[in-house]
Order: sequence, then C-alpha cells, then structure tokens
Amino acid sequence: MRPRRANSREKILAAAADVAREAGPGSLSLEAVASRAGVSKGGLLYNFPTKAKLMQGLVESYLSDFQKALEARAAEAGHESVLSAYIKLSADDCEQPKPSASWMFSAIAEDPDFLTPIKAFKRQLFQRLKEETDDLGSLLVCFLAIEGMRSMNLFDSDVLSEEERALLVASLLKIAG
Amino acid sequence: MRPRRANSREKILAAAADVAREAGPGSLSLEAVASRAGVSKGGLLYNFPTKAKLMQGLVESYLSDFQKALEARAAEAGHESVLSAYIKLSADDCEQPKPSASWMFSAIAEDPDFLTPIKAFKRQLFQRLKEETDDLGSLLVCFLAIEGMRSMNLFDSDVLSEEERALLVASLLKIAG
DNA sequence: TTGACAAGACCGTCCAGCCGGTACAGTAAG
DNA sequence: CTTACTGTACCGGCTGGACGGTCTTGTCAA
Repeated sequence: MRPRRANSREKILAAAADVAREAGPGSLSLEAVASRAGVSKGGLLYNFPTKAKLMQGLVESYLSDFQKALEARAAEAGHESVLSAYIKLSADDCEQPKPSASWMFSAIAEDPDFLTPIKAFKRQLFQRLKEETDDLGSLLVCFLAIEGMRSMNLFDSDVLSEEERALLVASLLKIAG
Repeated sequence: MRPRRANSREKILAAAADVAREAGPGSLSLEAVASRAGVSKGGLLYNFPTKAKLMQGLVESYLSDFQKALEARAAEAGHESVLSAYIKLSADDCEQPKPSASWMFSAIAEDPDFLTPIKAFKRQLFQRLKEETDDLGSLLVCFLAIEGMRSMNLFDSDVLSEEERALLVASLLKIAG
C-alpha cells in the first residue's frame, strides 16, 4: 500500500491541478502530469490506471477537502450558521487570484458525468442550508451569489475589484443574518 | 459574398453548439460539426479556416445575440432598470433545461483566452449597472446571484427546483427595486 | 531472491489542417 | 449562342503529430 519514496498519489493529484491551471485545461495530458509530478508515465498509470480514474481522484480529493474545510469553519466559535461559514470559506477561496480548480474543465471535456458527485454535494449542502433557515428567498440569493463568486473565480474573471468583493461578502453575511 | 445555397456559416455555428451540448464539449471535432451541419470538412474549413476561428465565431455570435436580447428587453415598456431586464433575460435563458453554451468548455479547453471578450463584455455590463444605481451592495448581490444562476445552468446542475428559481428571481427583482 | 513498483519505448486511434479536385455562376470575346 | 476563362463555394482523402494506454524491462527494499 505504502509508496516507496513519498505519497505519489497526492503529488500526482497536485501536479494535475497545477498543469491544468498553468498550461490550460486542454493541455492536461498524462505525460504532462507525470512530468510535473516527477514521476514516469508508467508510474502515473500505476497509481491511476486510466485518465478517467485520475479525474475521479481529482473530484474526490476536491470534495473531501472542501467538506473538511467547511466542517472546520462551521465548528469555529462565532459562527451562528453553516451559511455564514460557507460564505466566509468561499470568500477566502476566492481570495486566490489563480483559480485552483481549472482541472474541472478538463474533467468536463473528458466526460461531463465526472461532475455528478459535485452536483450531488451541492444539492446536499443546499438541503442542509434550507433546514437551517426559514427565509428561503434570502438563502437562495446568498447561495446563488456565492455560486456566482466561485464561478467567476473559476473562469478567472476579474470583473470585481478587491473592495467590491469585500462589500459583496459583507452584504451576504448581512442577508444571511 | 453571398453563399450559394444557404448561410453555411450560421448552420455551422448552430451545429457546433448542438454537438457540444449533445455529444459533450470534449467531442467537438471538426468532422462532427461538419457532419452535423450537413457540410463536408472541407466546406467547414472554407468558412472557418481554423478550429480557433470557429470558437471565435461562436463567442462573437453568442455575444451579439446576448447584446441584442438585452437591448430589446431594456427597451420594453415596464422595465425601470437595465438590471431588471438582465435578471428577467437570465431567468428566461435558464428556463431551458439544456445548457445552450456548452461549447464554452470546448473553447476553454482549446485556449482560455477565447473567453476574454466575454469577460470584457461582463465588465462593461457591470459598469453600466453600477452607473444606474447608488446601492452598490445590492447590485453586487444581484449581479453575482445571476452569475450563479447562469453558471448552474451552464454546468447543468439541477440543484434548484422550478419554484425555487422563481422565488429567487422574485427576490432578486425585489432587491433590484 | 523476490515482488512491489517505476521507467519509457511502443502501438493504435483520433483529429486538425492541407490539398487536389468538382460544380457552378458570371463574364466576355468570337 | 457558344466557348473559354475566372472566382466562389464546397468536397473528401491524406498525413503528420499528439495522446491514451500497454508491455517489457529495470530497480530497490525487505
């Protein structure tokens, strides 16, 4: 089970995300990823027998990281709601000027179904948020606005300035109550 | 200047969007588009000398269609603001169960820079909306929420029900004033 | 020695772009 | 009217290259 030198799996996953971000989602080839990860193509295929498995791994690690981060935020003192935690987490995620999830585009190009777990996750999150509030209208606005913020970051759209994003987050937190 | 039988250019553009939507953004090959458009590969290459030019054409026609639709909405009686027009237009766009712009993913895979005109367009639109209101916070929330709605439609995420989307739109229109 | 794992040459497939051809409309000289 | 010529619109086979995935060989820790 244990890799010989280090944890190749995670190195490969990180390398894949890097390649997609820096060389563009269309340039995510197995060779590029292997090279970036300091691993041979054979080594990569040993860990991920197929490109599809690699994509799947990307999605799974993304989701588990997100879940962990959200849980951590929600458990922090001073958060009156999961929605607030989600807003703040997303705000921080979107601080990074570089989109960290360009690999999603590669995954979609490979097969749109790779996003199914992400959709399911979002549905589940939305459900959880719905149970928390009785003002569905406000929740919808907040939830979609966060979605919009995340999508802008994903597409690397620098439409909003730093101050505008801060104001947006403040407004959302106010709406969230 | 005039095409002999019909307007191949538009047929090809429509075919490309169809292929991306139905076969997936990763399957947008020139042959597939040509076949779908009822045109040979050579004919396609005659109209769009390069795949890049095809993508560019897709972006341009998308943008000009959008601009036209927005202008039409804004000119309609009963619209007190461009923001309201934008909200309603986006709501209608997202009515369609099938995302009409999957080709964007193909374009990104080809080269992320293809989206530059779209980003510029959005910046311009946001600027215009800013000049229209004095409540920047509300505008930000609305603008981003619409962005979120559009992105959900693009990713074909059926997280929201019909009623929820209607409620969202109503809430946004209320915020927009 | 052995077996878990890595290396990279290799193969089949797919696709963008090229190129030589075809069909036809217009024009204009004979 | 006819023949010859020109430019436009389109066709489809070909090829060179890239990429995913396999296979054989190498290597190192136990």
